[in-house]
Amino acid sequence: MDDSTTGAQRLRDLRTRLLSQAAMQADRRVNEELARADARKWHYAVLATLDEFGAVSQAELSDRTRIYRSDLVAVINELAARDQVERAPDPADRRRNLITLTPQGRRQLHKLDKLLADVEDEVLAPLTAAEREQLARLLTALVEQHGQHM
Amino acid sequence: MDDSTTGAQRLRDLRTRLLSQAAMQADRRVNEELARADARKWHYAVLATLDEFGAVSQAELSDRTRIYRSDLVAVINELAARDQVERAPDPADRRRNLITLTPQGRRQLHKLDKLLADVEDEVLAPLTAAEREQLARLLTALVEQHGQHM
DNA sequence: CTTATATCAGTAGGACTGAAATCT
DNA sequence: CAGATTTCAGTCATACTGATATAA
Repeated sequence: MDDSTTGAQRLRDLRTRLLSQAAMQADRRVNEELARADARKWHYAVLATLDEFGAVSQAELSDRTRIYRSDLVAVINELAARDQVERAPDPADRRRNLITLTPQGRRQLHKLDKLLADVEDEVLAPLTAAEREQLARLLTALVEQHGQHM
Repeated sequence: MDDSTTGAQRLRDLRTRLLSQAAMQADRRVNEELARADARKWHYAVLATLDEFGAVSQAELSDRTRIYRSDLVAVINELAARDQVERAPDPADRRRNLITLTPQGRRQLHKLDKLLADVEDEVLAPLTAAEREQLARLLTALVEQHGQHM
């Protein structure tokens, strides 16, 4: 009885779908631009984390970037192949690899910083500065709900 | 010089990343619950669209749900195998298949409606009602930017 | 002949699981 | 011995790109 009036738009009104669609569109643009710089999202995540925390193990990188440890292996391989990071055994604990940022990695990071700022600006174009702040606030509340410790 | 103070948190402050992470967490919960009802996201999208627009071709379904036409084939196969939709050639245009909702499909749709409302409530738990409205508003603005015509 | 529709084959990145080897 | 770290093998759903057969 109420379905024909209130239920008609359930698909486009589904908030979880709205979230997914917005994220997918943003990701698509981000990935396109990163590809032009020979990079992927995970590359940036690793480079930025190394710049912030210095040389760390892959396990810690995994925790901070939320990349699965098994998938991190390939990402580090790719970054090492591009001379953007170095992978060396940790003398203090020989189970670990210490990953360090190279000068070339830092240059790439700065390049990607700029690139991503531009994409973000393009993606958030429909929103005012205040709305962007608000969006970040709301999304942070959602993300932190799930025991994130980034 | 300013990097150590302002640049340190670029990863977690990246809005496009916030968006992705929030969406991924929400999707994970949604998919978990849908799996328990022997369904996937695309199943719901198709069922809800059929309920709203009646019998339509796969091409139109693709436009409305944003599922690629090539991927829609498998989705319709799955729904048909569950007797939730029927696929029949359109007598008016024999290139087309008309997809129609079965009574069983409508029952499943109502079940998923309820299920998704619960998940949405759980995912958005950290937000007040007003904040949820605000979030939906902001996300809609982002999604509509890309020439969506849902 | 051109266009639209449905279908199939295949690619790529990403999320996620499980297990093995090595070291603490 | 248990526990942590890295790595490998492999699964699964999804996004996306052709190509093909058929019908308008």
